[in-house]
Amino acid sequence: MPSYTYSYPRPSVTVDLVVFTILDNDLKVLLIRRGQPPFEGCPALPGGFVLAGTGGDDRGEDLEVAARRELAEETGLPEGSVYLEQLYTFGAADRDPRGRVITVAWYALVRPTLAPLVMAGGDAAEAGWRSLTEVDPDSLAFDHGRILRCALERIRGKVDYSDIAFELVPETFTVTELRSVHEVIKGTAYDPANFRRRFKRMQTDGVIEQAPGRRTTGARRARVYRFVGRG
Amino acid sequence: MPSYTYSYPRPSVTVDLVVFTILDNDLKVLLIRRGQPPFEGCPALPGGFVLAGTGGDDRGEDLEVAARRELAEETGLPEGSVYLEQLYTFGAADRDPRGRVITVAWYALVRPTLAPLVMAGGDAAEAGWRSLTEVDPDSLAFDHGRILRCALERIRGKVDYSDIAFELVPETFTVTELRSVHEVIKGTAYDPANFRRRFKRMQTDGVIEQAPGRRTTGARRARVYRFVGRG
DNA sequence: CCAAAAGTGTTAACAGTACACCCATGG
DNA sequence: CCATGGGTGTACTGTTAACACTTTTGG
Repeated sequence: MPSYTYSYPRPSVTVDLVVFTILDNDLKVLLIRRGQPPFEGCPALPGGFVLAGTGGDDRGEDLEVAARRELAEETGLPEGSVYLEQLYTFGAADRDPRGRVITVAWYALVRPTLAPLVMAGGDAAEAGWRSLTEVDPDSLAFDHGRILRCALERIRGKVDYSDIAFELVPETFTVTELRSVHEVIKGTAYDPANFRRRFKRMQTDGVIEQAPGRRTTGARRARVYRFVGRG
Repeated sequence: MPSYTYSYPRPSVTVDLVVFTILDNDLKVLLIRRGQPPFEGCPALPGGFVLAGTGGDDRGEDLEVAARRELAEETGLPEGSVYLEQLYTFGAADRDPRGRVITVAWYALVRPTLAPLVMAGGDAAEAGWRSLTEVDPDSLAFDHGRILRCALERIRGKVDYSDIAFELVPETFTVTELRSVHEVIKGTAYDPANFRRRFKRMQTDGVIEQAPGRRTTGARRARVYRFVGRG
């Protein structure tokens, strides 16, 4: 067993992931079930240690690389197919009973088309995609409940002024599908007519473009669109 | 010299501070001058190591406590008199030539009434309050230029929809003083009449209340106000 | 046919913008 | 008295919100 010695104490650093998707008009988060103590058997956020490198030339991995590695390990989804953003760093001295652990939390958004490909890890009752209407944040291990609440706050705030909603629809989508994403995240109903107008503005601004074909989500076949981005 | 041994390598964790104030209608940032290599003599952001604790019962200090401690050490200002918020965590593997160091960056806002009390550390040419019009971010040590840019982006974005501008005026202030803060941060001029209307709305919403007395900033004595907060 | 979603139109309220204008005061 | 900032009014514009309405299609 190798060992690493320093002249000052150092904390462990981990990354934790709040992975969201939308299935059945419902916001879901990816949870695992802890196999070891502490909090054995508890639901928790996926995460792991940041590789720090053995010293000298080996510096380990960038923080974002660590987050992407964990994301790939936990979801099995291909690199680059998932939106990832840093959330906040949690560093209360007593947040982990095992010792001093500082965690850099990230949130990720998985398209509903990819979500079913995520293999549920072990116990399906507590691991895998869990509806946020059922999950009690306070039942999560460590301070993961707080992290989850922080992530919810973030996406609820950002959905209005950023493009994150486009990360939670298929590559092509209808106006109603995009509206549904906004409604699920914000928890409020939007006027279809007014939402359509906002949508049209994005289209004239070149943020969205019409895609070939139509799709039947409700009663009538709707036009489908594609997100092309800003700038 | 004590030593601390772990079975896996661990990074050092630091906190870095981007401390802003406004003096002479100019946004300023607090810089220090590095006394040791690497980047000896370079301007840099104030910061320091997070105390991790020796293990067992001693877990060290909370991350936010570390940031507040550094803030107090670098500014000499009393606890609680300065606004502090976590910014972002920077963890590129090669960001520090000495080894693996992950830094949690914070930004702080110091009222102009307190700013002169901050003792300039050593060389006044590069340490102390430095105007952002003069500072070249790329001249800073480590990745501090990137951190500074990130902090600027944050406050420019937040000043519109949050209450951070009130942290950069004296306890009581005139409409023009508050407008000036917005102008300095955003780098654009605001119409005094229109700003006043926004201001009045805040007053009727109870966010602001009139304070006793008047003050002469320009030609005419202006009413002074106090921020009382929301909710 | 009918329920339900797709899609259009209309209106009032409101906040942002631009700009003209009077008031008070220190120099 | 006059330059300067304090302070008010107004007209225009674009966005949001509420809601009535027509069109299409699956069952």
